[in-house]
Amino acid sequence: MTIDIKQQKGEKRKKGGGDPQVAMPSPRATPRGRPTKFDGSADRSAGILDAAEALFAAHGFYGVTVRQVANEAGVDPALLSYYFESKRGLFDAVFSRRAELVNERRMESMRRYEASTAAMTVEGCLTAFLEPVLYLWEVGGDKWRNYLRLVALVNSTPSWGGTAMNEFFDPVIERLIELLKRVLPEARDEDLYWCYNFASGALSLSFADTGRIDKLSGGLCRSGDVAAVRKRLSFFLATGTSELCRRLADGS
Amino acid sequence: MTIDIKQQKGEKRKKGGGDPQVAMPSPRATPRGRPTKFDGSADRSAGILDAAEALFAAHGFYGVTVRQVANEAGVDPALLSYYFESKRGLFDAVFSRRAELVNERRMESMRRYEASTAAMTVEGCLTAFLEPVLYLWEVGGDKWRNYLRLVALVNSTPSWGGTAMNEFFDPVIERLIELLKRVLPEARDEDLYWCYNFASGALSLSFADTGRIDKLSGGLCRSGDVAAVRKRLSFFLATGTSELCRRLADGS
DNA sequence: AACATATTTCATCGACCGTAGAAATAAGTT
DNA sequence: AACTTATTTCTACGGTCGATGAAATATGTT
Repeated sequence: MTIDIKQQKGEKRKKGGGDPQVAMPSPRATPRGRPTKFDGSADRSAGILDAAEALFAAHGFYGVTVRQVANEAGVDPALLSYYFESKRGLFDAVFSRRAELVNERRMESMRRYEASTAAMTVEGCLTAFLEPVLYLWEVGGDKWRNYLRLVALVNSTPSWGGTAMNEFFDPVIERLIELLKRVLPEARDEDLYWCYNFASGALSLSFADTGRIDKLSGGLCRSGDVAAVRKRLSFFLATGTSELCRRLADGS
Repeated sequence: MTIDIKQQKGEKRKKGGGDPQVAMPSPRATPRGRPTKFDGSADRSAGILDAAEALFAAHGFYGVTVRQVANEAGVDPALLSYYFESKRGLFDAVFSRRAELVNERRMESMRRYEASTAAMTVEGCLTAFLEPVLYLWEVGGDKWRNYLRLVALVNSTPSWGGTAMNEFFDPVIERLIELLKRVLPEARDEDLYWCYNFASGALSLSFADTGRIDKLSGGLCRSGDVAAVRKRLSFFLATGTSELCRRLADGS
């Protein structure tokens, strides 16, 4: 869950036999070693995570090399191993870094909605569930755009997307289902799960930001248009969910 | 569009200097050269496409190596270059192989629906659009499952998913939008495009078959359950679409 | 029979992959 | 001042990648 890397790794340096070399007067182009305290490079690992986030979101895990990430972050490739052990460790760190915040915001949003409203609605529940991520999508800047795109990509990846997504995000989804059950007491569980699945797909494709709708609509719609999605998605999903659950309420 | 590979490639064989070697009496383990007419290996390229389809659908373009594909298909890796020029060429061939049939079926389905019904409905249009792929998903066997999963993956891939998807599938989608416009004459174009986008995401995640809903629902729902999707998806999307378009019909 | 052609395996190329080890360098500690 | 530790670049390794060229072999053509 949490990133517990950054343990020391320099237990070498024994065997320091003399081996005198000629003095090289020219200073190194890029000096190695521990950085000076106030050179502005506060936290390199965050920069690595940002670069990896953007690249993984755009090309997927296998479509990115550690050298690309290092290059984008402006560090040596070996530094990624130092901080994150392996490429997979880097990916996991990227994925989990912002997950907790997303979950907290969503939980808090649903808690507040539940507490503040006497008569909850399906659309209200879905809005409470969606608004936090739409907000981060809108005002979170490029980093949050990249992260949400990455989550969308993982969400629709068969092989190893499943475990990571379930591990991190299932509790929040269960909370949503719980709310929906109270608004739609006659709804069957399986219908709610299916409706959530449809909703998840619609949201994922929104975050994916593929640019497809731009071409399809001849420029009328823009792929990353948060306001357009916000105006439509909750309502769209809410009517679909409530009508479907009502219709299928009594047996097959 | 069509696959026009398979042009001859063997214009070598000059410079046949003697270089006499000792006769090797043992027959080759796997003999090379042109296959005998009736040895059952009718069309190797189809087998390669099948193997590539399954692997690309499961792991994406970069997550698959040509050696894996060759191994799965039981052929030498060099044969992939022979038939498809490059790895990218192989992928394009996989993607386009079944696209035309899908488009024909969908077009025919919508044409028939339009001709047979006096009063079209939103759900009817969506069913006409969705049923052909749901049918292929259901009875098409593993190959079609793999192909639809691949399309779903490409559909939600930002970088180079866009062009391929638009090129192949936009005409059918425009046809659907055209039908929907007749059923919902008051609907604004942008709302219809957004609704399609949501629908596309929901359908993609269904095809992706990630197994997420299985775990989330505790086994109540199964990810590749065509009947469950068929029973719900059209209705879900239809109510969402019609209600949303009605609500937003008069300006922002 | 001689020749051209299509299909396949084999051998291998140069490039790049992820990663590890060692050296370098500054900060912290005693 | 001496020693330890954290962070960084450098070098390079063994492996794998996609792709190519040549040889092998059966078919088709003349």
